[in-house]
Amino acid sequence: MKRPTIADIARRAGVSKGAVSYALNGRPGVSEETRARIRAIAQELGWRPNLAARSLSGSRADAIGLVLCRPARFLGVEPFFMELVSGVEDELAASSCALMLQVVPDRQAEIAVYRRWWGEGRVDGAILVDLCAADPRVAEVERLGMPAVVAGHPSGAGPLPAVWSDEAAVMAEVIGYLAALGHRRVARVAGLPALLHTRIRDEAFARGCAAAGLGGHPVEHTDYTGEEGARATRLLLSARPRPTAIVYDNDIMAVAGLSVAQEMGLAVPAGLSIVAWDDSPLARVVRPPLTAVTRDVPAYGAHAARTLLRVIAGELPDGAPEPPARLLPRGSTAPLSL
Amino acid sequence: MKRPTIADIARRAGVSKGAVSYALNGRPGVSEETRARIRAIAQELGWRPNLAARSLSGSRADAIGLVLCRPARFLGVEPFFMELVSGVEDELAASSCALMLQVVPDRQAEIAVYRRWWGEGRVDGAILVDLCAADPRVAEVERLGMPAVVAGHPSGAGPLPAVWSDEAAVMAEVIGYLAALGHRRVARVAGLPALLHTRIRDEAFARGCAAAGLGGHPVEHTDYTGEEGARATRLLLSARPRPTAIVYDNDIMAVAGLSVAQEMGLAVPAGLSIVAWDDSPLARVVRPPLTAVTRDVPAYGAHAARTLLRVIAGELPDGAPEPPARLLPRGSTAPLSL
DNA sequence: GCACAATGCTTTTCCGGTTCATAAACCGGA
DNA sequence: TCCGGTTTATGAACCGGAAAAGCATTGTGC
Repeated sequence: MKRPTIADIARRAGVSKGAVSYALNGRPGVSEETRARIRAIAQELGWRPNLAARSLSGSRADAIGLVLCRPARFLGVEPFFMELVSGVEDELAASSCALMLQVVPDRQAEIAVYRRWWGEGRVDGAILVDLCAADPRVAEVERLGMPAVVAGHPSGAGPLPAVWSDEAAVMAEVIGYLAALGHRRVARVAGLPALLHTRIRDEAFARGCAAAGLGGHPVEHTDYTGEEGARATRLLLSARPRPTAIVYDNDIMAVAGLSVAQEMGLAVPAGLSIVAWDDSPLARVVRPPLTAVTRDVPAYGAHAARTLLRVIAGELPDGAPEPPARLLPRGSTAPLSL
Repeated sequence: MKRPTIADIARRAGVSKGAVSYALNGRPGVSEETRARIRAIAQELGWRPNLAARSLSGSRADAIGLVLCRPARFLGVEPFFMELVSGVEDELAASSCALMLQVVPDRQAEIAVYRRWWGEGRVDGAILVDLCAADPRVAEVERLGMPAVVAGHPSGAGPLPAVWSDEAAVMAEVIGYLAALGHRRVARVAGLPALLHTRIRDEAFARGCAAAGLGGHPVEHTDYTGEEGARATRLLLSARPRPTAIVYDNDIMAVAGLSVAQEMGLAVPAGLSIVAWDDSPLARVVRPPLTAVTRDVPAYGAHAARTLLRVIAGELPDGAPEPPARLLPRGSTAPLSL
């Protein structure tokens, strides 16, 4: 019932606690013979290092933190976070490091969580997501001295290492593709304007449209919900001249937009082309299936975790670039037919 | 930079470590005056109890575990887990207990995680989800002596307390509703047959159809993906006589089914009624919006967490019943028109 | 006025590992 | 045989907090 400790092992093996510690951690100080004997006994007793004791002396918590700062009802909708989390864990599993997850309503609460986690020694570092402009979290983790990496564009990461994929390039690809199909008026339904990556996409969108010689390129900002996506779509489609293609910042809004278009008597893709940012099973099951920008989100999470582990270990981040997102044409985009 | 310890506080306050410990934990043994002084100093220094040290003596980890055992690509799709997690955390926040999350590919890995977590003293207990028949996890946590609660039907929970909502009742309500609309042939697209709650719904479905005097009530099992939902729908709609209503075990399959029906020239709801189990933003944005069975998933998670905390504290589970799921009629169900 | 209890704080021990200083044993070479 | 150096092992300190035991001081009852 009671968990065995190294003292138990030491007694059984007839050696000291210290020897057991050396043996089980693969450090020099014991003979190979003794090491093997101690290992066997530990195995037999089913010994596991007590995390608390280990952190207490070693000051490693063997866990990293991830705080998601969005109301529950937004979180559930997007596969993004779950995929990110599962990628993070794939990476952590190898180093038997655990993941502490917390969902909070606002940025202030998130900072409080970091303070608590770090103060309590519960985590060795954290992954920051959903950066916004002049994000107070960056300064705070810096102040705390807590290792952290940003999953997002480096421009807001300050001194922190960032893991990110170049969205501007894909945005240009998307716009180029739509322009090649003959679309001259492309609109965008964007996410929360406070988020840095929304701004970056906004900018890339404007730049891409200009580069492709497209005229008006209206942008509507939303909170990522289907309701707002529908509202934005209605607004965009009511304008004259109305856009012939819309790029959505997530899949749920793209689906909502699809419904609104059909409601308004616009066939997709004949009357309106739709592109969803971030692919998901959802994009595949609606009719027509949605053309989407896809990226390997689990790999993204894994990369962020790997980088954080390096930072915690005092090494330099590998600086490897993220595999770029790709445009995946499906049935919701077609040449402009007028 | 360095985190303050109770020794630092003791030095500043001119008292012993023991007194500080008593003062900060609200236990008798120090005067109110001294307690206030110590508290003020702790506050000023920004002291937080070191979790490792605390667990080492108190043997509480102040964390609970949740293992999700589904491939990442299934997980991301369903809002269920994220909502569950956010509910769990709402409850945990109050007791400053943390959540350890792990996503694993299979049940064997899940058991290994429990062994590790418990052996390392990383968690005080766990919430078990997605129970299947004769689930090995129940026996394992029992063997380990790790506190646990089952989020699911008590029939598979063995000696463990279970938090669950009575799905049979809602299933009867759904079937009664469809029968009242004139449907005589209702089909069901179910989830993984190995999962206990799938079996329970299967049974409730059969019983409900029998009670309502409905004839054939075919059931197709799937893996919850849209692709399988589409396949099952095609299969069901190709049979003769074909069902006039289908109940889906999740929202993504319901949407896929909706697309398939429309593809096959069946208007929804005129030619086919659709009910989705578990509501989500997704169900609201498609056209027609889906009639759904809705339940308060965050509340469910919160209840599970609350129960686990009670078990850990050595108290009895409160045994409060879960608020029942409700049928939420929307546009995807209509009277049978022939 | 004395036994006894409550109060308020200190000292000590403990939790389960890690790590350092130290020492014994061993080794080859002079 | 003695010596410097390496290998192998030991004992004890330590990490930060919890809690039991110890010890004055003050208060209470009779």
